[in-house]
Amino acid sequence: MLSERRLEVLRAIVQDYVGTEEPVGSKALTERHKLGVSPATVRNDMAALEEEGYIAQPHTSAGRIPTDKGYRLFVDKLAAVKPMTPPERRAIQNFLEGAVDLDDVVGRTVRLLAQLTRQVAVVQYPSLTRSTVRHVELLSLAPARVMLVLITDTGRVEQRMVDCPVPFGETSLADLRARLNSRVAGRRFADVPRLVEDLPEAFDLEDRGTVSTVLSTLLETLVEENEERLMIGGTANLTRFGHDFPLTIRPVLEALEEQVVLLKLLGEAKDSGMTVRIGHENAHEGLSSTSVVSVGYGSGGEAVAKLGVVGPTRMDYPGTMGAVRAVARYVGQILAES
Amino acid sequence: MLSERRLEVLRAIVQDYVGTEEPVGSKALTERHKLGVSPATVRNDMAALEEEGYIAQPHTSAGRIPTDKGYRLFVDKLAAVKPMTPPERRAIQNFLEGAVDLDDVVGRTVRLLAQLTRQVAVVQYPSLTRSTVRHVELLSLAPARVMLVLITDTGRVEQRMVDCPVPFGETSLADLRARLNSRVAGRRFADVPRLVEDLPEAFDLEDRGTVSTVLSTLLETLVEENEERLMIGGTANLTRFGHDFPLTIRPVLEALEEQVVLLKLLGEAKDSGMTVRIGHENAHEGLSSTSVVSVGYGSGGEAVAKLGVVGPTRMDYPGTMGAVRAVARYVGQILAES
DNA sequence: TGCTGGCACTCGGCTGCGGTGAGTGCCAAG
DNA sequence: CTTGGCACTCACCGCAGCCGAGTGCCAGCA
Repeated sequence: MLSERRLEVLRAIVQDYVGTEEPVGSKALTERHKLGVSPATVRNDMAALEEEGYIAQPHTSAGRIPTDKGYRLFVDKLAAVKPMTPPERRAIQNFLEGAVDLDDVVGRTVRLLAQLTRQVAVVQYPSLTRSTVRHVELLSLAPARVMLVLITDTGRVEQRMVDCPVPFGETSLADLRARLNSRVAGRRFADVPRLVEDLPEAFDLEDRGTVSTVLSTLLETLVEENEERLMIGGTANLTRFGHDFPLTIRPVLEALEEQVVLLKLLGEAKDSGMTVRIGHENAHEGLSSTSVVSVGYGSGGEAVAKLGVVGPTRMDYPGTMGAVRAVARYVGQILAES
Repeated sequence: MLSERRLEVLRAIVQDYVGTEEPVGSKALTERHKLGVSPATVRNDMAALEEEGYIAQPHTSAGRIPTDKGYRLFVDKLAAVKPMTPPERRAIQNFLEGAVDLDDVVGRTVRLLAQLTRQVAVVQYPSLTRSTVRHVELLSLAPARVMLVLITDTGRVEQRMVDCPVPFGETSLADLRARLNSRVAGRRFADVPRLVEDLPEAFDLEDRGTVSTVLSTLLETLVEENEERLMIGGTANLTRFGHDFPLTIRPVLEALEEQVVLLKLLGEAKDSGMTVRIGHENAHEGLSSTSVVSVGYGSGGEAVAKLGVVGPTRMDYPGTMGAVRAVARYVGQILAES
């Protein structure tokens, strides 16, 4: 068990290192923080912290830097989420208001988050399966061609082309549209498969095939992992990393380009509350020297998707967490209004 | 006027420099290319080319590298677009087929282009104003709240919320929907403003305000500069630039994040045919050491949007141009089918 | 037992220096 | 106009030496 002061030393090391980006030594620590003890004592504490694996030296005769484990302890025990200041809150709200559609909301959110945290921002679109059906529209584009449009209560719109096995009349189409909507409108997408199961049976034999085709397209659209989308931004902030970085930045950019990787990353995070994954805690190799701070957001109580930032393990955790949480909250509000 | 051989020397310099990324000297040139003359002669030619501003030396006693002007001459006079090989064509087609919607098409295109050229790819969504109206849908979400959905023949879907001044009945809504579609369906979006001008007059006085509100939202959606969207990818390829790069890569990433900048960039390109902008020819400062190869694409004869790549001025122009052209062609096909 | 000042030691980073070689410009001869 | 020869330039590389921040250890003190 670490003494109170040693924890304090760890906190000081994290704070200084995050600020200066340079290994911090015992002397500098005592000067910048009122620890009330001499450098020699701090050195002893540092040795103990290193023994426990919370800090490390890049090389002998250099200062210490926190390890992933050190950051973990810092985040869990030593740091409090830093709330946004009122002006910041107002700025967030102003920035997000005036979005004309969901793409705009997500786009603005990404930019906002990237700017606030000066890191790479990732925002997931509201998941279809966790949203509620606002409307299902069917449009006849050609005798045997139907366009299926899904609209969620979060403003997300998905469309699919359906090639029908046989031509489908306008009246049948209107019929299907009406029946479909009366069953699913206002219900959760996750329940849709169950709700439309027996729908083909209500139709004439000749239309039944077409109805099934339409429905199966609908269901395919809802398959998780296909329906997830996201937007990223602030990649230019990666250049602030280290100065060594072709090597550092490359794998990160590559990982960020892989939507699958990012979706998995966000998927691994807790559904409620904030999640911080530090360094090697991230399964993906390219992200092993980055930390991911993510949180769910939603129009009501429940999260419909996640958002977060990706940055160096050496990041300002309290500030980042504060920004991420605040943005998530406001996005939720905006979505609820639309 | 430059002699035939001097042009040949310039071509050789460009090719070698693009290949090796290192300044090329007179001896190496004669060895790698059958110019039929001695290094000394090549030196004279180089001096002449430098005099004319086509090449430059990074420092005395180093080889030459092409200047922007040199690349310009190379692209205009010395290089032929390199056609894709049949296997490559097949790969492109395979990769693009199976896209389920427009987002998917654009997403696949970006990834494909980035992979083929090993550079940053930029793909603009089909412009609304240059597309044709497939359908306009109006949905009543609340008594005084309407959702407007625009669907283009290229598969693009835009939606907007409209808050009506007074509640709007279902029948009036159906009426508006029918009138609207009969006027604009199959017409070009650019003509829509003219076509709906007098539409409010067909309605009762009490609905007229609402109809106007809906229409003005519709028109706002079509305002150019707001309606343009794009997707980028392959930013990880930027790390292949130079090794000096925090400085090099930073402004490029920043420029790429600014959709406005990119849209302007693409907007400046010719509407038909391929456009190559080299180095300082790009107005934007951050992109002054990059080249942009872009081309319009469309489902029919006319371009509905543009796509292209951004890379170092030191790029393989013939290959890049070939890839860009081929991809644009196939995307056009895919869009025409949907 | 824990804190402190003192001290020798380590080692990465900076600086200065000469050698090396690719590449150049110029010139006189073919 | 081309070519071989030649002197010159200068970036790059490796090496040696210095500097200083930072460490670990130890003996003394509360």
